[in-house]
Amino acid sequence: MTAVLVVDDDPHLLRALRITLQAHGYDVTTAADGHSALLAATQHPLALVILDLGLPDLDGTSVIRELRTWSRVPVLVLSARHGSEDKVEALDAGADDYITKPFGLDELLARLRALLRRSADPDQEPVVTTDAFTVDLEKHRVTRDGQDIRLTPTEWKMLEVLVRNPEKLVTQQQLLSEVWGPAYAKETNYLRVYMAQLRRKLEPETAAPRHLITEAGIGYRFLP
Amino acid sequence: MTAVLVVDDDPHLLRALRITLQAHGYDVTTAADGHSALLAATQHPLALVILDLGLPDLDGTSVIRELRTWSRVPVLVLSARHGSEDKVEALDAGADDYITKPFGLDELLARLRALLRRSADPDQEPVVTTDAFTVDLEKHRVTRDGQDIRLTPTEWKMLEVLVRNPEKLVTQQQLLSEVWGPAYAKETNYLRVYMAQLRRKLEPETAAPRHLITEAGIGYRFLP
DNA sequence: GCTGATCTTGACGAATCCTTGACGCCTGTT
DNA sequence: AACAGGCGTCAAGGATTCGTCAAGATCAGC
Repeated sequence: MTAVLVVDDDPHLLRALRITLQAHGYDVTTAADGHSALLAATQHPLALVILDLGLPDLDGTSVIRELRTWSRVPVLVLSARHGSEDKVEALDAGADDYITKPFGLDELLARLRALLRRSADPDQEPVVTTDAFTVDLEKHRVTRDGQDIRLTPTEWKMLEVLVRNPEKLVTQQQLLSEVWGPAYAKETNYLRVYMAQLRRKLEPETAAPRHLITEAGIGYRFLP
Repeated sequence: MTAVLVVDDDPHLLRALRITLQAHGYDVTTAADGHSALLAATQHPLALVILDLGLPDLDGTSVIRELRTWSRVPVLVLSARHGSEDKVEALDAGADDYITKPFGLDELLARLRALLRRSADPDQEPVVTTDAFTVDLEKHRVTRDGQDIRLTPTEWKMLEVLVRNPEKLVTQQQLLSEVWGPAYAKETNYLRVYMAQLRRKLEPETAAPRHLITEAGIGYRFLP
């Protein structure tokens, strides 16, 4: 369960947030002032902190700064103050987001999801996986059975265009123009040669490809 | 240098943002519509994308969704629309932050800093080890069999760029521009000479390197 | 101004990659 | 049944890129 700490000195708002967040499946703890917030943050691991800036005991940005000395937990700031100095100060103190009251609950929840999404699994890369091979577009890498597959520059470019358009049909002209340049729109030979090359390197059964599909007369298609 | 892509169809705003961001030390590229934005994002690695939702060709959230199929780059959305449905839709499509026009430049810059701070690789180990040698990025030191290896300044810079991007392909242009400067993008001779130098000093079998890998026609890659 | 280290430059085989054309298969058409 | 067009396959050559070396240019420290 995702643990969220809500810090606010307004009991009504605190209660409303608690109920809403719990209804959306979050595990909520609350605090009404800066000191107990910092204390609560040390008690058990948190996935996120929602922090009101107007606390009775401590300046809100001090809380963030204190927290940041030992934690990287995402902090979403609530504040009644619209001034941009306040926002800049809080964000530079270490906050990750800042919304002003009054705010929509659906917006709060969406921002919360965005923060959690980013902090979740930092080394989860955008890799496209099939049952036969995986393509890591960021690292520029193709693996199959855990082993690196070596692709030539042209092979890679072609695979890249297809993988960036999953399930979509990529026309021959589109492929030729993106890989070889707009002037090569009629060299469909290239496509046949390189598609065969890719299939030989990537498809378990070269003769019956399941991921690099030919659409006769039109183009090709990548299926994850 | 931090690379930022700004996408907006308003030339004035585009220009203003470009100037402001450049004045704050960012490396700015721009795009005026969704297709060229997606294309630009494939060209060279980006640290952040600032995206206007009101584009002439594509729906803004479609751009985010498309981008998210292969990239985790932080996206900050600009929009003239204050409605919370728009915000929720964009954030759930994969955006990381959302601010409405008109906005203060200092707030934009603060949110940008917050996003970059969070996406900065936190667990970049200062010491990278392979079975043949060890690189200490903090102490600026390379050891092999317990002994210090002397590297010239250029050798070190090149090794550093590669080691900071483990397993990732670093293009020739990227290497040349980070080590010698952007003007040297065609002096691929340098790369060959210095890569040979590094391999001679670091690889047990210079002829069959296992950590400093060549990707013919594209660049090089460091494998731990 | 000298010396040693470092960087640049050019040249050369070796390795890799791209292009090209030929051939056979399959499919749908005449 | 014959045919034509599109596709997959293969291999040879030609073109590009890579690794290597060494000589000259440049720089830093003394």
